[in-house]
Amino acid sequence: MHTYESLAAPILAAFPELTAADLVFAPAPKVEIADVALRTFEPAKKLGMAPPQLATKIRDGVTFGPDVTAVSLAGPYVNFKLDRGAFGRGIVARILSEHKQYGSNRSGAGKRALVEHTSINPNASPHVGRARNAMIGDSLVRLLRFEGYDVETHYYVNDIGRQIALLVLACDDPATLTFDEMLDLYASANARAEQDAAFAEAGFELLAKIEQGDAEVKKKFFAVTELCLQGQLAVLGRLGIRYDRFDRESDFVKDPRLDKILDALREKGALFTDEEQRLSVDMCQIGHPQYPANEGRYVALLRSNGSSMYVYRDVAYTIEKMSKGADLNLIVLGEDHLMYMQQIALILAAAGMGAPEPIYYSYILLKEGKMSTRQGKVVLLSDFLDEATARAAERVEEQCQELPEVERKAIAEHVAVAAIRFAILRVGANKNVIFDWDASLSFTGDTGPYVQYSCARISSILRKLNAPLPESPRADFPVESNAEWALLSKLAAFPDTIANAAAAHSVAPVAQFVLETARLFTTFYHECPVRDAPSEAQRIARGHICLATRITLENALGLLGITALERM
RNA sequence: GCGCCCGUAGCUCAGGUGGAUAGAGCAACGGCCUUCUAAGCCGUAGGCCACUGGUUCGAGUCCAGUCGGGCGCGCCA
Repeated sequence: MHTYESLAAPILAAFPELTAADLVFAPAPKVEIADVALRTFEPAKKLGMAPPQLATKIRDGVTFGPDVTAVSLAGPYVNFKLDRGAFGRGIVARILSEHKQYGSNRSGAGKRALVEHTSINPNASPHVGRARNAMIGDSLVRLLRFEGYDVETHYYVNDIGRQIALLVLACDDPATLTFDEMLDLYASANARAEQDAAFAEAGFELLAKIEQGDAEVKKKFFAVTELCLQGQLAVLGRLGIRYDRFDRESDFVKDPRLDKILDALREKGALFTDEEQRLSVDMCQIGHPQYPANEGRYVALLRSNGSSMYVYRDVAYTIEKMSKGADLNLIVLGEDHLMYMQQIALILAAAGMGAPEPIYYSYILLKEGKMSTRQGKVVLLSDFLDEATARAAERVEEQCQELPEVERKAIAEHVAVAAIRFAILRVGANKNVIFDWDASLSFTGDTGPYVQYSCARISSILRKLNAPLPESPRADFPVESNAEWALLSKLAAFPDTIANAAAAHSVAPVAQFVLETARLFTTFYHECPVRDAPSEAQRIARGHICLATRITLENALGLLGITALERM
């Protein structure tokens, strides 16, 4: 049952052409103007009349129930004054009963989704730039699961490139190394390959061997990449990020399903052998726009010695993912992969196959400019988390002295995670983010820790209530201040926010919602005492508002991968 | 050179498929803790929404161009 059902029903009865989806109820720009407002742009368009005309007809021609106390117009908007107690009670009742499900529209019920994200090269420790992929992907997975999708998360392990071959050459026994030592080893091996042609050539020989199925070599590659992978997962795990499947690139060097692709390309005259005897695709034969500079026109699939190029393996892997038949197939990619993914999609389309829907994100920049591993200008995720946890721990030491040490440590870590996840996720994916270390560590203002702080305050209030709250709101539910109503109507808008986020495949609106809700709660907190409310009915109603806010924030933060703390 | 993305307060960002007086935070200035956690709240100040032209009753939002930033453009993955 929709929150504003009793407003929508009489309108729908008067205009049978409309459906509930056409009617968008939202808070007015200021609470003083109206308790809730209806936009008439969408329904007016459907009815073929001017928005203000429809608004007038709704005001004059529709009879509303007793819980609507006034209907007025502001051009294309219909403004309603409501019996706030009745609506507030309905909002709270719904939140308490739906609880962990509140906000979900179940748009994915009965559907399966496959999401690939992160998939970073093994020879690097995750920095905040790469982690943007992981955070966006992980939050998307959480959002889809919340909407009812059965989601499988995949991580593509790049275990067969030239860089891995060099690492294998340089590393005698991976079992004796840590992840960090392995990274140092990679740096030196890479440098050597640039000077030492024989060393580089040995790397390619190793690659050829693993493609021929040399068991011994494959074992070595596996050992090296597995150690790296575990090192990466340890860091990502601190952010609460997990995966269901790890798909290894080396399993896709020879895939019989690719024959069908090659046949289709050949048939379209797109396949040719280039001047260096590589099997290549002329993308312009299969729908790639012909740019003046032949941009991205030619793609090599196989080297002259028959060994596979990355495109070849990626096409095979994509076929594998698509063959799982998920209703929704997503891949999170940096903007640098845009054209590459288009090429993969075109190659597959030539054989009548589909490709995943890409979610692109832009790079994170530093104030000093781009991140650069070579110049050491990177912010490693582990370094940030260590520093942020230490900062947070100082505050927790002061404010939670009654808690045991382990618990305080856990709180500090949760705060650190909230800081970085919120800072990244609240920005639209297609915008460059300027990472500012100081701002990210400040924990004040529009931050994850601020929202967590609101949650801790709510929990504190609920702990200190003299008597337990009834399971559902009482009939007598006074809502006397604008602060209370503004908060309630925000809570009521949560399912719409989730619907928008799910449709847009972006969790950024959820981050925005969480901030606005926390701010409205804080205003309420300062203006409306709960424990010492003027009346028993108000004490209970406000207690229920707190509880409903807590549930909503907890659900929303959960989608961002942030823990709603009890204390901090 | 060509393609994609971005340009909103000094700084970092919000601004449903065009619509109510463009909103937050940080930094600055002035207030508020014997009162449910001051990681907070209230107030002041700060905007030719990059620029130019167009479409529209109406443009931060759509179109074209200019300028500025990011990314990409066959033997790395």
